[in-house]
Amino acid sequence: MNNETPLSTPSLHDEIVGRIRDMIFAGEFIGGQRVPEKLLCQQLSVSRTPLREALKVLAAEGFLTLLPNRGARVARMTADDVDEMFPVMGVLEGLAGEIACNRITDDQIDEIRALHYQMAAHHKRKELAPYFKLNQQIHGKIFAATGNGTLGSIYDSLTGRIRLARYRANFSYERWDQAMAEHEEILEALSDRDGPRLASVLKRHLENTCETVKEVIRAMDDENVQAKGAAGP
Amino acid sequence: MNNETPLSTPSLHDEIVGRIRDMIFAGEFIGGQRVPEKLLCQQLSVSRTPLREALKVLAAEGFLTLLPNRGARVARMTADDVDEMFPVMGVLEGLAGEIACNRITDDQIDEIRALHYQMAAHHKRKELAPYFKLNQQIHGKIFAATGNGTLGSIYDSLTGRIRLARYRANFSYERWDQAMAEHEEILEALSDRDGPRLASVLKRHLENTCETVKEVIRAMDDENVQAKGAAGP
DNA sequence: TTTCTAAATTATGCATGCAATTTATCTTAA
DNA sequence: TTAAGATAAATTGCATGCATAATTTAGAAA
Repeated sequence: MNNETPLSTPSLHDEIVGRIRDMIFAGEFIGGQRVPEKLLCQQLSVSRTPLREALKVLAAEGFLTLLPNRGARVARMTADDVDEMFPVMGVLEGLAGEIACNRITDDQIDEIRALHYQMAAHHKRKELAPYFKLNQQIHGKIFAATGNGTLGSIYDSLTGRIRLARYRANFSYERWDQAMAEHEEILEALSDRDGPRLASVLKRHLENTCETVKEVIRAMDDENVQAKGAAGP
Repeated sequence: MNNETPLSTPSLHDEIVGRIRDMIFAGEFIGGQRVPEKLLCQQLSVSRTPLREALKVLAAEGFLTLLPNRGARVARMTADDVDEMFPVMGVLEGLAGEIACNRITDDQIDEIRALHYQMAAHHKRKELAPYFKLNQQIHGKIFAATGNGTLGSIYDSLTGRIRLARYRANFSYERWDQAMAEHEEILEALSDRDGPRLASVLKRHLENTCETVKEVIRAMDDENVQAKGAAGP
């Protein structure tokens, strides 16, 4: 009911960053809506100083937009933003695929395979949330296998922002099936350590994902327009 | 003598972020050295609250490392970090080159050409600092020509971190001449709107740059080892 | 009723103060 | 002389308070 966990000692603001990030991912704030500091202070039972430090960090990470003297708003992702992010994520995934195929160990492949089958099971049962989580983990493992932390963190930051929209998804089951089929290919290419093929599949998979995300965003926008009426700010 | 400029009204912490970033670029703090809050407060004549907010942002941007209860240190760039960043910047520059060639306007090419000739003049006179500045601007303009803000900001963040080392450079003049020659090619490819060629030149140019940066880092490390003695935690 | 204006309320930005942790200094024993 | 421990100083983390800017509300005029 109340979130008054003592927020274990080491570095409160870091903890707050994580918590607010999770709240954003969980969709507790509607995109573009103003988020008063006071409210968050109460919900997290902390004072304004560490909270404000956390807000600055989240803004630097791109999850919030800070307007001077006008508070924080959840960064709204537009279809245009996704169109911008897509080619960037494309080359990053391509690069990751190439490097991963050269460096990945058998154990790492086995780990990914295990995650893959778990994910396939969730797909079969149409359990969206755990599917997404596993999906995220698999892509994460591929980037981890590159041993390139810079590459991974940039990718994480981009997917993190994508997640703002993704969790609201109720996309078409065809697309989902398609995505699952692509993941079969990803696993194959990885097992064969076929870098070019992996890069190509990842790119195709990404296009699929991005289309889905854009549809979700459009759906959300329509919702908001309906909710607020046609008048703009 | 004193920096007590009133720091014009709108959002002090943002101003502070910029100032500290500049101070870091200017090499006012030696890599890895502890930076006490109090000192910065005095130098910028602000109180600790906005300063601390700025530190958090700079840490999120990767310029500082914040150790809990132990203050801020200037992020130290290792040769390994550069090795990680290089392939990422490579695919980003490649992507930027391709997109820019498809979208750049004649006016934008003319702007870049103008900057290029200015830069060439500074190269001829061996004026390093203005050369770097123009160099930075040219690459920035190429990314701007893509019209992809996401791509540009990721690139900026990476080059920003590279700059930590670059300004300390006293690299070989051969390398510099080589870099200048590559820039001639960049301008040509851009004028011809030859995407693949531009991507390739940019990549080659980047390899050159990264080698230079790594040498600078190694030189700095040797300096530090000499200064501190061989013992290190 | 609508619209413009002005006061009141609220929220944000920054400075200061206190508690807790770390770092430096000094003592004491091996 | 060095090493370990205890104490003192300094630094960081967080909470609170006040000033300023923004938003809401109330009121008056059209």
